[in-house]
Amino acid sequence: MKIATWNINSLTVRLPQVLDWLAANPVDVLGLQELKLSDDKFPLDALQAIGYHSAVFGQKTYNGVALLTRAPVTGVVKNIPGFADEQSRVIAGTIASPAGDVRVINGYFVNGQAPGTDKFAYKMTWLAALRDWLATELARHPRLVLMGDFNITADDRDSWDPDGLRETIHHTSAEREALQSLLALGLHDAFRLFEQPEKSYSWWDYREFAFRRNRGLRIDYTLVSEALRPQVLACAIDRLPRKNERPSDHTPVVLTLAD
DNA sequence: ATGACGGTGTGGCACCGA
Repeated sequence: MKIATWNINSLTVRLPQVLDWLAANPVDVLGLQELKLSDDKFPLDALQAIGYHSAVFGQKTYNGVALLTRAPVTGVVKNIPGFADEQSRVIAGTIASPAGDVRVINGYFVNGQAPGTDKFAYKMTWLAALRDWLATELARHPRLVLMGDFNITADDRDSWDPDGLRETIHHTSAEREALQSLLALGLHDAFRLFEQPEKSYSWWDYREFAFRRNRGLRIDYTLVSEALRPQVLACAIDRLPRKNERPSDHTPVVLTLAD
């Protein structure tokens, strides 16, 4: 079973690239973030035509998330229950699998702009609410994947300039501690379960030839629960779509689970 | 370097992202 995450930074612009990528990478589940379109604009038909069901939580202009699945998804939840949020950032669902159903939570985590801002405070509140809900989700669904654009570097290896960017956004101790508190619930960063090339990133700024110079951040993750960990066969970042014309600034991360 | 690039919505720019 293959489960992937990709922040596509406007599905309107990137739909052809998503269709191409799925043709070359026929994953079972693809979590998308930053759709930047409302539900009524979502290309259900084009995705159905290539064999994917869609569970969509859209929003005009900003945010918006979706789960594309080969098999129908059940138990869909949008955003964090009990946490009032104007922004469409989370969609969760259960996917049937021969080895047992998998609960997938797909999130577009808050950016947070800069420490000390209202947006940063919202990021920290959002992360705390996610952690509390995640605890109940894990109790209900031991076989769980939390994935998406986390907008946090887990540690210095995940940044092209950890010293120059120390305590700036995506690099603060507060964000890293919040991510650790998610992991402390019994999740593992699937990417780090394996030897990986140094300077592996999932996002590069559009400016200053950042991709060409590999000045990036690893901020897109697939976290797996304890129960799923023995089934993890691989986790890889696919840099190829970043070379497309009009690319997203993020690339897909693909998690492979034993069937 | 309050920069750069790119998307959206609006409108000839502002806002946001990371």
